[in-house]
Amino acid sequence: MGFDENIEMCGELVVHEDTLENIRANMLKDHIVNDLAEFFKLFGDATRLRILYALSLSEMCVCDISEFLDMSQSAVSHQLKVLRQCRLVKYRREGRNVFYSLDDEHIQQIIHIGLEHMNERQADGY
Amino acid sequence: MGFDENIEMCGELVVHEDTLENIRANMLKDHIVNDLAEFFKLFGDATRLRILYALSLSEMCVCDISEFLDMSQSAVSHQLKVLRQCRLVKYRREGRNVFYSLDDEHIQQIIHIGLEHMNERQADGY
DNA sequence: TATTCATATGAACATATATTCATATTTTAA
DNA sequence: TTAAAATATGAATATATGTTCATATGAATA
Repeated sequence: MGFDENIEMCGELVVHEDTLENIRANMLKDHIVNDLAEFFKLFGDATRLRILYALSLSEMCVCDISEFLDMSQSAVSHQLKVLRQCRLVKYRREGRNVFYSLDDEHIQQIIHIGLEHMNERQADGY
Repeated sequence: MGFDENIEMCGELVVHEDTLENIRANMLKDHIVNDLAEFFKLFGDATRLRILYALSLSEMCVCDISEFLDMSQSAVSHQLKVLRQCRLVKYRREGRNVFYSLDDEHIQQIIHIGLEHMNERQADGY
């Protein structure tokens, strides 16, 4: 393993070749990391996070969400489109309304752990 | 509750006032949503996600990370700074090297659930 | 069928953000 | 104390992204 490979780094030899070997062997594949980053990116915007949290409380039509967030219907629809495409939310049509809800349990779980993390870091009343 | 308030929406009346009441009552406070979005934003970039995942396998010095990612030391340092500031990683100095590691369990948990979600959505070999 | 309501979407714009480049800081070795 | 190595950081740039505006689509009602 890495025997006699003088890998260049910082102009010199790698600091911890054994660590690198281990990590290279156990690292996620590129396309998985990329997909996962795209997935998490969706949680990284306050508007979308509000939508997701609200949907964890109840399904809502676009109209309701737009009213709740006090944002334009267009802005909301654009965000819902992204959330839909990445399977964070699902929807059903009922007459003129389209009702959105969370796609599965994972979404709430992730938000919950995030809140937990912040709780433990800062005694800030979360 | 909402008695006789003709709230305007879509040019007309709100579709589901009761739903909105419920959600408004149970919604996270603005500053929490904002902090949480900032937190999740850090998972939403492939470079940072690679760093976080690698650190879940082993602590690493900047040099190692830079070599592993095949990225400039500067780019890595900039990302580590952000991860540090938001308490996703901690670090210790050892001579000339600075070793980074995950701050706590939540980070791995979140990544794990994310992977799980993707696994269940797509039979794609994650 | 014509109109209205709810939602979706393309283009444009303004802002946010990741990386690079140059350089500063800190620690060790000479 | 000088030089070199590892890391950090400010400014600049290029790209990504969220919202707006105008408009399209699809369903219900007159």
